[in-house]
Amino acid sequence: MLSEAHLTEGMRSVFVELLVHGPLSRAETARRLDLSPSALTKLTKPLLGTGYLVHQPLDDRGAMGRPSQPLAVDPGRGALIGVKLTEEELFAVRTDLRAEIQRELRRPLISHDVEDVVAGIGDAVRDLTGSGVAPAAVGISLAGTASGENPVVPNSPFLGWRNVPLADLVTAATGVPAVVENDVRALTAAQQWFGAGVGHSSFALVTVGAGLGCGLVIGDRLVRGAGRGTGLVGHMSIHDNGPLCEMGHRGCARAYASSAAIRRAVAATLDRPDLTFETCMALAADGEPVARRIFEDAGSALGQVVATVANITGVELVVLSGEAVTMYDVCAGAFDAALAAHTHWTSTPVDVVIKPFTFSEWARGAAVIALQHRILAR
Amino acid sequence: MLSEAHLTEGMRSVFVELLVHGPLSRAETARRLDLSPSALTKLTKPLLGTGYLVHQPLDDRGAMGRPSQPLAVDPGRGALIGVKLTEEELFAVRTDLRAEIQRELRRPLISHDVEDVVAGIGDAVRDLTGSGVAPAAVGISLAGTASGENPVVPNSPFLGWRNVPLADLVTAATGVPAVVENDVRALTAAQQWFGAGVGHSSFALVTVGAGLGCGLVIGDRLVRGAGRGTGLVGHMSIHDNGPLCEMGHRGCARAYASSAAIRRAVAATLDRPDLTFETCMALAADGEPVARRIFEDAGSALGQVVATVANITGVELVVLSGEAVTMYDVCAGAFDAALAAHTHWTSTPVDVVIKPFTFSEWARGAAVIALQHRILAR
DNA sequence: TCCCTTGCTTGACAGCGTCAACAAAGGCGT
DNA sequence: ACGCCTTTGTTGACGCTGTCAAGCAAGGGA
Repeated sequence: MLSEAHLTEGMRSVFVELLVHGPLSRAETARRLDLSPSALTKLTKPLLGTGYLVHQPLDDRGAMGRPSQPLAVDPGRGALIGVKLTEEELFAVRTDLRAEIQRELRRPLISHDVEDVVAGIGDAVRDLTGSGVAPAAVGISLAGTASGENPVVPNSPFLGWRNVPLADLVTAATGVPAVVENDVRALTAAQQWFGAGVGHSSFALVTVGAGLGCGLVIGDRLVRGAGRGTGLVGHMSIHDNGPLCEMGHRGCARAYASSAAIRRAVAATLDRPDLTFETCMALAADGEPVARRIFEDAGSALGQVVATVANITGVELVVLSGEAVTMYDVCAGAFDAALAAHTHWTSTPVDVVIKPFTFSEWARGAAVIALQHRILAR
Repeated sequence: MLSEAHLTEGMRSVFVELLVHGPLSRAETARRLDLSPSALTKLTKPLLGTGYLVHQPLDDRGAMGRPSQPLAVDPGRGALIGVKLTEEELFAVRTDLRAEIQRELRRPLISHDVEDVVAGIGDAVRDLTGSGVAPAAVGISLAGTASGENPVVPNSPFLGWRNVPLADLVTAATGVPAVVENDVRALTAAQQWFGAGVGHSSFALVTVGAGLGCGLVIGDRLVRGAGRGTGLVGHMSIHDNGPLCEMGHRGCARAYASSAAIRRAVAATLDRPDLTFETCMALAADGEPVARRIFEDAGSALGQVVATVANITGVELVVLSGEAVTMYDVCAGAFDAALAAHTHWTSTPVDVVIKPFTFSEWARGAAVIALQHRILAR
């Protein structure tokens, strides 16, 4: 997909604009991209020919002049596969061109051996493809220092990998171009093109879950950093005398706001080691004072993290997501207070959007990375 | 300057490459910009014709093949003016095209009335120009929310301004295109093109002085944010039980590391209200224990700020500058320790460069903003 | 009915880059 | 000294990608 049709720079920009900003008339697209109307006619013609673009019903918007003819990307014209690797499992989704999930699967990892993981990914790609159209690309996301610009995974602590050329191995095993990317960055890319980031040239994504993460889009570009990781907010120090995290930091963000830390704290204080994160949250929602305080501390820590990110980067929007975002419901007050208190006084308040999260979002993010790679890589 | 010669996109990139990366042969420039050698011949011809580029002596580098013919920007072919506004004074410099300062002046502001300030800037421009060649642009930098993309200063607390179209007023008064920009960002731009940032696609500049500031370059672009300011690290919280800043924040970075806070702390503790920042530093250098501890606390705070910026943005380099950078000499240990302690454990250490600073650097930064605006504005 | 507004298309043309061929200018080996 | 090799720089033919100007298409409103 998108391979046979030699995409020029201009066609690329038109395709992306229509993919991300939905059906638009030629005239409107021309205005947005600062092109002449005639350029649009010429650029869209081959894309309509190959079927990547389709006409929409005439937009009879009661305005003056000739009705416009909206164009849209045909999302079914191609498919992507996204894979998220965790320590124990592999999650994979097959999506259309707008990253809507069509099928998904979830399997344990047999081992952490590179060959086994590559074989597992190959099987998943095959099973998700079935007799359907071959996917245009495979995106693989994992925690760690991977970057879509580099086929090699430099370092993955949870898999015990160093300098594994995972993208090339998967490409060889499946015959489909593959990319690897850090998982939070992949999620950020999904928000950028198909989520809350649409229409914002700069925003941050902050995730709460087993750890804290942060992805950045600045000036319409996903920030990847150069070797050093980006968005490493997990161990940001919050208080001098707080709980310890696994690395021995006292009062760092992760020790307050990760789901594991919250669960541990509630379970230990109430002396009920069997509590899950969800039951802890239910307790807090019911007004149990210990749970309530612990969640409020977590909310405060999260608010400070968000404010610090916004102060430094100047983003206009922060998207809050991750497995444990639901905690916002029981600590909104503390979060908002900390956010306001730590937002720089000369600055306007930053917009915060809470984004519900299911685990397949991780794999969907990987699919978006595959899509961006396929379209934007020169 | 650069106005008569209609600069095309390609010529612009060649000009900037040669301006920033010094004399380069056509072949080398072509390789760096990913252009063909023939393109370079064609792009440089008009620039050599107008005198903006000049040939350098043949580079007889004992290698094989025809000796290369280095090209360089003639820095004297144009001039820029940079103005830094403070609450009481106006500093202005005249520079060449490589932002080397040729003349400078320093005058009190008569008042904070917009007309008086504009007239003062106009006089400075006239006096710095003299009978020489007219400057290509005027850059004006000040603390506050100004941005080079906007001729209007939205808000300047120290001048009591709101929505003052300063750039347009100065353009009208002088007949020279003018730009306004936040002062830290201007300094960052100067480092990007002519300082420690050369060769780095991403870096941060952290300033220490009356306050703390931070400028960012990510992906070769100066980060300007969208309405909300960037690099607002001054009130980042460091300790729960620290000194108070003027805004009433307990233990924020500014309360530890601004030159005023350090001076106040040393003077109060030693009960010597007449001490200047410089004498405080001399005391610390001599081993006076109170001064020493206060400077070490400042160094720790600064290290934590730098680490936090590096963790979030992933920059490979942090440039440390500002009126009070010299403090590094007496708190290097504490700074380095805090930097290491707060750098995320999965990350490689960030490079830190200490950049000596004189007050005219502020105005020089403004000149670079003028230069960038003149060259890059479409 | 005519005109006005807006959207879309077409063909002529201009700008900017590559490609291929070649000239220039030195080092190196025989 | 001579040719050969390597690298740099130049030139002209060509192709691609956009704009411009002109015109057609398709409605609404007086």
